[in-house]
Amino acid sequence: MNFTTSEENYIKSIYHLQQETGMVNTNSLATEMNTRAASVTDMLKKLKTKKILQYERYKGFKLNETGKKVALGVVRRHRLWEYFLVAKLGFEWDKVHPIAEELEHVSSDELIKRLERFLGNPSFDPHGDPIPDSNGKVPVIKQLNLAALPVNQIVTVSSVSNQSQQMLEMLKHYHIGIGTKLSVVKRFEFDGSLEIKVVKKAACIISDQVAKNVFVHYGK
Amino acid sequence: MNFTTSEENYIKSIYHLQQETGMVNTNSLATEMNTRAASVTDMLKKLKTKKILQYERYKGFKLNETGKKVALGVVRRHRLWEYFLVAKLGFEWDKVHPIAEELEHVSSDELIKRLERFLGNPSFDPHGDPIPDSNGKVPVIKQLNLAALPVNQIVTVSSVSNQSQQMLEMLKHYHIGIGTKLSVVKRFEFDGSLEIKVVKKAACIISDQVAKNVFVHYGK
DNA sequence: TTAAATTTTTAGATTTGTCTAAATTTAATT
DNA sequence: AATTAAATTTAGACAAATCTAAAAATTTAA
Repeated sequence: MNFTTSEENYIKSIYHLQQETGMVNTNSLATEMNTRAASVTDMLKKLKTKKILQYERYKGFKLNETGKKVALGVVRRHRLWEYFLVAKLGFEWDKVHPIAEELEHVSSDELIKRLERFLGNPSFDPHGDPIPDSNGKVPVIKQLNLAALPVNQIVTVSSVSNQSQQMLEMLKHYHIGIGTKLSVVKRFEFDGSLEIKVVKKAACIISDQVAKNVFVHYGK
Repeated sequence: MNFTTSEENYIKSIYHLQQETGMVNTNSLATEMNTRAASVTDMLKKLKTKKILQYERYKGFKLNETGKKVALGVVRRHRLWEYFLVAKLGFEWDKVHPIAEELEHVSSDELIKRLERFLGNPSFDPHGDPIPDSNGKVPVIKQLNLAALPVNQIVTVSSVSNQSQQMLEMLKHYHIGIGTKLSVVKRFEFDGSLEIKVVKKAACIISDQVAKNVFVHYGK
């Protein structure tokens, strides 16, 4: 089955939303895609006739297995191109998204197969998001302890253990919470403290004790 | 000014046709683009209002200077991507055209600037066609048409007009590609066909039609 | 130099994707 | 439970790009 660029964009957005919430509703998709609820409804009908969507009027919707495969194909292309743009063309990691949004719709399977090999079969894109393989298998995201994280890798905070109120307050003060993206800028070996850069926020320094209680993973 | 994918395709085709004939007419463009004359007329009106086309009803048309600049931008992107596909991804030179047709419409200037540098600023694509620079300047080399080449002179194939996939496959079968050294052994005057000797390969016979699409130069 | 053939344009329809405004359904609140 | 609010869908319109069929302009040729 073939899909238009517009269809692919809807499919991809539905996929991302249903990863978080299970079921997706019209308004959140409209917001996500910067379009109108009426346009979403129109497209939902179309995707339902194409049999890639579970959808009942007024009840919400989600991709079926076929739909997820299609979404993963788009995500795969997007992330491979992002990797290419950063690793081969020297783009900054925060500049590549809009270009990959265009490249992801170029439809040759052979192209993507060869691109992947050319890049050395990477598993994660420059944002740390996993790159699905050609069968739609997504690399498992391993949790790492922040205290053991290599420097300059952007990761997402996935859990915080040993939850003392004071530590949580401190983390909050530094804008670190579940879902926060950050990287270790520098490790001070003499006491294990870390200089942390939270994405879009100021840098800060946290102690080894604190770092040991923060778990992170690559990807969203 | 921005152009849709469809507009870019028309502009590119008009450019190629007017390179040969000066003025372009509706039917030949319709044939070239595998569409209908009525559709061409519709687009011509649109391109005229965008002020990139000299066009008078029933009188033929051609791109003005602005239009040529736009066309050269599309050609530049197409040929850089073709070079990428062959040089970096290992595609065969006769397989890259349809993929480059899609990639050429990705619109980031920064992308093309970086791609060009990554490829080492090539001057010719895998078909031997010149790659315009970012100012629209096209490299030139002295070329002869194989159909007009004197016999027994060893020359190098410099470009092949990529009219049809079948012709490219035929040339590949005879080991004729960009950079191939060959000579004309005999010209059959009654139909213009040529006996060709490819250096270190077997001799073969090609038709006048094919020969007209092959260009060569002396030296190197 | 008319008539026929060809080329080109117009008129009107279709598809895709979008929108606004109004109607409908569901959810929330008094 | 009734009313209000919010979410969703329908109805109808529009722009882009295409098409067919018919009309108009141009070219060719009898």
